[in-house]
Amino acid sequence: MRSFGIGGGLEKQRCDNCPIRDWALCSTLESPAALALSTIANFKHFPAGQVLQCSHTDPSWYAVIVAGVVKLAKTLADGRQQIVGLQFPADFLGRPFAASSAFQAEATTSLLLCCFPKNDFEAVMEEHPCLEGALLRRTLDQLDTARDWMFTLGRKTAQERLASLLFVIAERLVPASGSSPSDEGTLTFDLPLSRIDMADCLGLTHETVSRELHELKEKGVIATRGRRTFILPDPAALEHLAKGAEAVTNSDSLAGS
Amino acid sequence: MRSFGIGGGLEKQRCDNCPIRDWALCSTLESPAALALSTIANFKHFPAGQVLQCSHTDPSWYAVIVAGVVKLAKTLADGRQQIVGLQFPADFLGRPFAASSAFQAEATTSLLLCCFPKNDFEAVMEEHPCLEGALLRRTLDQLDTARDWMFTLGRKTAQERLASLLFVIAERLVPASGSSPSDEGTLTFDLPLSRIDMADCLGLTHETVSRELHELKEKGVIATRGRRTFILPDPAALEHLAKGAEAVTNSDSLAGS
DNA sequence: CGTCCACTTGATGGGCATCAACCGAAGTGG
DNA sequence: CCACTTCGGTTGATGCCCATCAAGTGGACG
Repeated sequence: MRSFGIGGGLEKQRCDNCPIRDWALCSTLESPAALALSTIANFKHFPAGQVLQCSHTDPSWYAVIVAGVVKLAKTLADGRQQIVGLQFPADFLGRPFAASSAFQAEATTSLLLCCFPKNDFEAVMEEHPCLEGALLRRTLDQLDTARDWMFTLGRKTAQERLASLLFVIAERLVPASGSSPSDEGTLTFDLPLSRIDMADCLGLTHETVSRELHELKEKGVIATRGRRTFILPDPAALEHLAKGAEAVTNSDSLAGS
Repeated sequence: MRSFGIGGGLEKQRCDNCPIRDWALCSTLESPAALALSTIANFKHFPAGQVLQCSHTDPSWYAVIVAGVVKLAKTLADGRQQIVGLQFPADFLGRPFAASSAFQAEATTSLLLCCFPKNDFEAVMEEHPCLEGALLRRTLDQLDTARDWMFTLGRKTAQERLASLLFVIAERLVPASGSSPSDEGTLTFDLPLSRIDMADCLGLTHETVSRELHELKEKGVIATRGRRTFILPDPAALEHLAKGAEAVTNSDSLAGS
């Protein structure tokens, strides 16, 4: 599906089949701009763990995520690391108007990107100002997301942070993959992060992540199958925990099973 | 200076005198767009502590800060609060493309804003797409700032956080007010925040802020005159502390003065 | 001069980091 | 097929950083 050749018509057809065409940047553009983008787009695959860009060597392209998850992280010389953003399918990758990004982007799962050569993309942007408008809307959303996360990092307990992370990821991942919403509100999804990644998202250690996951399981708000598959029997309860409500009163101390 | 009347020519003149005209949004616009903005602009004053907008009642205008500092904060029902952004002179205020902002904006000092009625501003934005481009650039910068701060909240110690905050504020405030850079690199500025505000920026308590400020004074990287005036004898040393370098070796234990 | 408020300083404890051991799954090589 | 290693993850023991509770200080202001 990604070796379709180079003809304009085929590009167009590729967009028609695109799984994210209704949510991505291009979906909100006027059609001439969308068409211009489609002619410069090409798909790229990356394996999990691949570094996409880093502070000093920027790639020569922008991209929209078609499938997979990307983490944006900042690392200090002494090894401290913080993940400052998670990018999901339909999200935009790249930092316009800057020679280089201050953060490192890395694939946390295997990845399919719809890439646009940097120069070509900027040419389209000059030609079609509506592209800047579309980017502005997405950037404002990202800013809101980042600021919400700042609250999580600054003021929530370890358990609330875990609940917040799981809830946010479930929200982004479940509608995309049609993961059986059959069971009366139960959500199931594959977490695109290792325990260490989770810790780096949350400003915690991986040991604490492990312990608090255990706690959440005993409270019954999450369950797991294997190391990556998470089941939320009652997403509302998880959200409640995430928003900072210590409401559990009695089911709290039946831990000794 | 703010009671100049309503004539178009006077508006223009007002812009000529504007102290931030070389840094604000309008400075990067093509001249017809800048002119269109100038005709809908009007100044407003606010006292320190005034709430400008909150989650459910948005103001009917956007604004550029002419003088003063604004904090953006998120508060939980149980009282936990986190400041998620500080806006300085020349920064833009408001959340385009959303019915309401998720955060509360409050003046931390007395404030002078250059306001644009919401509908008028959006009309100018449709007429002049370069305005969206200018907003995009600023929003991307804000996003970088927010993500840098996420690292501070997630991974730095209390002292490093304090150093980071003071350094960031000094960077923004010192070039604006021409505060004597006479003394060989020494920087002086008035902190636009109370101790509680500082704590809410940093995810700490005000007691910890107080103690760590004391520590920084003993280390000699800061000095204070009164409660709001801060002196940085060696900004580079402060930056060093902020970036996470525990380099102080001997001058650490001469506390008993 | 008394009250208030922002701030400071002190005493204590808890939440999470740190250090360490262990476990199980996935290679790797004989 | 089975030792051996590696790596992500879990569990346990201990300690420290910072929150919490509490009291004290000093400037502003009526």
